[in-house]
Amino acid sequence: MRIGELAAKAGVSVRALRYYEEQRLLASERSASGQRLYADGAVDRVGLIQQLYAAGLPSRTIVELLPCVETGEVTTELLHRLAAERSRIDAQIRSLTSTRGRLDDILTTTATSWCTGEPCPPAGTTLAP
Amino acid sequence: MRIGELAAKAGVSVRALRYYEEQRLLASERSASGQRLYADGAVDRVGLIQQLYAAGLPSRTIVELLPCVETGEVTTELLHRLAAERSRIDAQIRSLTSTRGRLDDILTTTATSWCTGEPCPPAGTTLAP
DNA sequence: CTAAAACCTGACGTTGACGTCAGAGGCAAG
DNA sequence: CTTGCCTCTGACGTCAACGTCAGGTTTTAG
Repeated sequence: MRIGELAAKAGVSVRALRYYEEQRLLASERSASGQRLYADGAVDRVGLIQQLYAAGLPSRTIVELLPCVETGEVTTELLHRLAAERSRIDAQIRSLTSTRGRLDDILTTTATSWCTGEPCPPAGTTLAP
Repeated sequence: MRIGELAAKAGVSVRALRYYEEQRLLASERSASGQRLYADGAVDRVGLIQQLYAAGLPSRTIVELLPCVETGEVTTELLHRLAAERSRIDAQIRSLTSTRGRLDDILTTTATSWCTGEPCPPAGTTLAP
């Protein structure tokens, strides 16, 4: 498949795919005329890249971890990198959970009053705690 | 307290505090000579700002949500904003949890072998899946 | 065959949360 | 009083992950 099709299937921009190649996250064959050609597996790989980006990992880290995440093959230093990133992600999950709880507090304390028989206030209303 | 002390207590840079003021996230009194003066509560407020930044909210969103997060007072549109951000954070937690699981898979499959009596391989070793 | 659509490289633009530097003024200690 | 640290404003620098544009080639549809 060519780059446009991969972009559509993976849900990213063409520019992003070229950028991934530049960062050595994603390789491509080339046709005789120089156009990029991808195998079907590239869709999953792009998905994985997106997932790692979403976890806050920069390209540099992803390019180091990608081969072992895909193949399971790993060196001992890489294991430490993996463990470090894992704990980073874990901390971020705890932080986000805490933040979500804080928002939930506000949402529930204001929302419960409407569920206890009071009418839903009109738009633009200011509500006290 | 002056800006340097607040920065130290809150664990952020002086530049960050001035930036927060520029973004109207953090107000300050001024001394006769123009120096910023903060109350003790500013430490917590900065912590809250940091937490919201860590959750991926941009300044524009934080400045809208901050008053209601602090006071609990809220308008109906703001409630929708809060709910939207909550679901965004929730989705991010799920994504991170999935990513963490993926890293865990690699870590456990390689680490368990060491716990089953095999010697720990030397640094620089490449391990098969 | 031709026009539209897709692709190429190269290069500059964008955004957010600050870092950093310049030049000038303020404040407590000796 | 002056030395050394803190603070001020203003302005430019940074970094990552792309967006966007220019100018040219390739592929596809009719």
